[in-house]
Amino acid sequence: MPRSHPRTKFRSGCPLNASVEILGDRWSLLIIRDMMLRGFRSYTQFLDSYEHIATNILANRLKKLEGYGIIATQQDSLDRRKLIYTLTEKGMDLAPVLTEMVLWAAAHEKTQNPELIRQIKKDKQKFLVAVRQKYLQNSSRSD
Amino acid sequence: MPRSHPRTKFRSGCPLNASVEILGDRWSLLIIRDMMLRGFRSYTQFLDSYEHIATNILANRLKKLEGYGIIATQQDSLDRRKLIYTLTEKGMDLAPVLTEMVLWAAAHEKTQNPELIRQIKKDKQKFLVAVRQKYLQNSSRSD
DNA sequence: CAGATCACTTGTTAATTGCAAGTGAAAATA
DNA sequence: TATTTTCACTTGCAATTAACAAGTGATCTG
Repeated sequence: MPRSHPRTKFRSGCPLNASVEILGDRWSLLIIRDMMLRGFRSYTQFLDSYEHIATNILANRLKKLEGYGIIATQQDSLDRRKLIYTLTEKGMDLAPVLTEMVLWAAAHEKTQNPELIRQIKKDKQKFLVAVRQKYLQNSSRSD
Repeated sequence: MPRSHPRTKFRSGCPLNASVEILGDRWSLLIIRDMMLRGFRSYTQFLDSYEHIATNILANRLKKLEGYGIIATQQDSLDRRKLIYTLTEKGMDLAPVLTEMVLWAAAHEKTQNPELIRQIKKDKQKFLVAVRQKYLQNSSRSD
């Protein structure tokens, strides 16, 4: 059952402002990264991520992201305690945003994961297609 | 005189996380938008922007952005009360990030400024080049 | 010289974040 | 079957951050 959409009106009609209001915090994009690039699909996986999000913040962000239609939630058919979080099409469409943010930070800050950077720089469009394909593959598995 | 760089270590080495830690709030990218796309260069201009940032938050964000080398500050030669804020090369390199965020929101949320969207969609690379050129022109003016 | 403008600060209150601990349902284990 | 563990959270609380209103000092304008 989908949770309610937190659609209070945006501060302005500017599309950048909409993105900022939806994604502009210190956690949302990292959750999306973990889903998109690392294949994470469960609450406990998100908790174990690099940056150590607090449990209440995670729960809050998952609700927000679902409210905005960026992720979807379903029950695990084999384990009824588990919820499976997946990216919607709207969520997958954030791939270019994440990619540009990765490139910017890699160019201007000391960061890790040079292999990822190399791959993106080599052929950005190919990278984006590959990310999408890989995600669709993993989404259709049943582990 | 440049202000101190707020370089506490990032939560992780992930380049996306670096971007999120630097830009992941509800105001920083809007200030950058106003500089990059609307040619804003002063404190009072930022205050008059669409989303109505509070004065203390604005001062804080300007310091942060300068600390990260995204903007630079100089005195107005004609009016010694005035400070002129400009984007550095690092700041201008955020153009692709802003652009993708604009495209995403325009595709998935109700937003305004269809002319901007049209222009970006028509030729993204051309748009990015034009933004940079226009900014450099405006930066060299003396009004 | 009076008043306006500029880039801020300084309170104060409200909201958000982060941490630790706890909860109930379901599954795994003994 | 009883106990323990796992899962996805919730609750309580302290600390940080944001938002609002008002004020400040330097500078400029009339």
